[in-house]
Order: sequence, then C-alpha cells, then structure tokens
Amino acid sequence: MARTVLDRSDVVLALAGVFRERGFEGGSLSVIKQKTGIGRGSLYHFFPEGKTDMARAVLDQVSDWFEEKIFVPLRTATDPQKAIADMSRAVAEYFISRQCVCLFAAITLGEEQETFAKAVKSYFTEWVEALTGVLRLAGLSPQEAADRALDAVAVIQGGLILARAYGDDQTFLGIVDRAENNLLAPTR
Amino acid sequence: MARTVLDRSDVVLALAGVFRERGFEGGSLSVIKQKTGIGRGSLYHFFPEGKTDMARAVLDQVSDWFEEKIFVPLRTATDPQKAIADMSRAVAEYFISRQCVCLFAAITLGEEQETFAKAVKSYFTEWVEALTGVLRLAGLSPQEAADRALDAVAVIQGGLILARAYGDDQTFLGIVDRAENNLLAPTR
DNA sequence: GTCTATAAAGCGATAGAC
DNA sequence: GTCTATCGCTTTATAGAC
Repeated sequence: MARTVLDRSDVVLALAGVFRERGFEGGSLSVIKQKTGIGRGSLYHFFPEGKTDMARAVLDQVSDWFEEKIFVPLRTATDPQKAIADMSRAVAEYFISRQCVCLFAAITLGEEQETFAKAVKSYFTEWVEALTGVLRLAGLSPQEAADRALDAVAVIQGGLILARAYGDDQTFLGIVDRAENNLLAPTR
Repeated sequence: MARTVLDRSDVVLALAGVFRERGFEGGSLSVIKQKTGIGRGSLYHFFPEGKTDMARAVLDQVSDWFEEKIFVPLRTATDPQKAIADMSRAVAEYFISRQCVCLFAAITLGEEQETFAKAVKSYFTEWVEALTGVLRLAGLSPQEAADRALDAVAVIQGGLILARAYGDDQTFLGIVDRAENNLLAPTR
C-alpha cells in the first residue's frame, strides 16, 4: 500500500483548502481525512495541540504570504502607481485562486474569534498601514491616505463576500479594479 | 418555578443574537439554551425541521427588516440625497447594534452555504439594485450607478469585517460616512 | 511519520410527561 | 408550549502498533 510522507507545509496547505471550503468549525477531522487523505495520526503529529493549532498554522501561513508578497513590496515601493497596480493584481490572483475566501475575515465569525483576535488585528493593520505609506509617498495627506487605504481594504473584503454570494469572480475583479483607480484618483 | 411562554419571533430574535456571536455552527443547542434559556423542546416546537429551519427563520427575519427599512425606501425615493443619507444612517445603526455581523455574509462561509445560496444572492441583489435605482434617479449613467452601488454595498460589508477585526465601531462608521459621500460625488 | 482503535464529550434530534 | 431523558451519531483527542 502506498504511504505518503508529508511535510508540515503540505499539511498546512491542505488544511487551508478545507477550511476555506467548509469553514474552521465545519472542517472536521473526518472531512479533512476525506478530502485530503490525511489521517488523525499525521494531524496530531504536526499539530500536537489539536484544532486550534491547525488554525493557527494556517493563519500564520496566510500571514507570511501577505507579508512577503504584499506588505513588504508596499513598504519598500518607490513608484506608488506601480506598487498599487502590483498589489491589486497579486491580491486578485490570490483570492480568485482560493475560493474568494479570506481566512482572517472568516475567523472573525464563530467561536474562536477571541483566540485569534490579535493576529487578525495585525493582519489588517499591517495591510492598511503599508498601503497608507504608499499613498503618502504619492503625495496624499496623512488623513486622506489613511482613509483611502482603509476603504480599499474594506472594499476588497466586501468584494469577496459579494463574489461568494453571486458565485461570480468577475464581480470581485471589477471591485478590485475600481478600488485601484480610486486609490490614486485626484482629490475632489 | 417561573415559566416563560414565548412567541416565535422572540425565539428568532434570540437565535439571531446567538448566531451573530458564535456563528451558525458554533451556536449549538446547548449554547442557545445557556445564553437564552430556550430549551430543546421549544426550539423543536417552533422549528420542526431543526437547525436548518432555525437558520432560515433568522435569515428571513433579517431579510424582512432590510426589505421594509432599506430596500422599499430606496425603491420609492424621490430625493436621492435624502434616500442615501437615510440608508446610511439606518444601516449603520442596524449593524452597530448587532455586533457588526451580517448573517447573510456569515452564511457564505461554512457548510450550509449551498442551502442558502439563493437567499443570499437575492439579499445582496435587491440591495444593490435598489441603490442603483436611486443613483440613476440622481442622474448617473446606468453603468456608473450600478458600479457605485455595488462598491458601496461591498465597502459596507468589508467595513463590518474591519470593525470586528479592530474591535472598533468607529472604523465602520467612518467607512459608511465616506461611502455615503462617494455615492453622489461628482463624476471625475 | 502514519495508521487504527478507542475513549470521552458534544452534537442534533426525538419521545413523552406535564 | 416547555420540560427532561435519551438515542444515535459525530466530534476532538489519545494510545499504541507498525
């Protein structure tokens, strides 16, 4: 019989897929087993503290991805226009290829919200602050930059909800496009 | 011993509170009992089909509220500026007083998403279309009206996520305020 | 590192007394 | 209309073989 030997990041990736599809609470060990073939033994080997540990690992992996692909590029940008275009493209591609689910948003609902409150807050704070920085570099006032950054992150998150509700990625892509344009639009 | 005799809408209201706090799946019968005092007997008297029935009743009640307080006023508006101001105020008050949770958005995550896909889609469609109508009344082009309406609903939904993430209603109120201003802002 | 068997607790749902 | 007791099932978690 074929046995697959996994490493931890494979397991985390598989868990993320299940949690996106079924939610953190709906992603039970039997569903995980069924959808990924990963059994209880492996799960508790990699995550000795159980399900909370699994959720933490998944959120950490998402957080690392955004740090590297979105936040750092924004913080080190020299061309605001390009930085914002890059962010929009990367974010759109990320969520479209991941069922239009943001796991950080997902965990603000349900039982474990308090457990991950700090991680959730930093995820959104980092994003908004990095984006604010780019807008200030582009010459916007601190207040205007902060407001536009917050609105952009909000409309992206709301766009994910509407994409799931409509069952239509195109809706989300349109929202991201317009958000991109609004970020550097001339002040009225 | 005191016995409370409930009517159905009281129970639905209590259920909505629990589901907002704990999610649909986290709101188990024992949690409901513990938080509301409503026992299994009453629950299955009002909702013979069980938990799915409870979720449906809660979503129906939310839907009715929005229909009456938000969608109908938008559809019958004659003064766009006032209609949009009224909507913003009503929506802000609604969500602030309900833990910044939109149950229609919440149910797009988790196991029961397919069961309620149709209801979710109409909730958002009705909202966006009613708002689009007001914007066209205000003289915007069909495309511009539809885009702005969609963006406004999205930014409100995303604002709820950020409000929960930040643990701060003020963030949400700012987002709603700016959304209101953007809706009727002059075309650039 | 992965497996299976199993424990202990919790789940939704039902039945029947009041 | 509400209660409690209970059923059958699933859940997370553990133990021990391989």
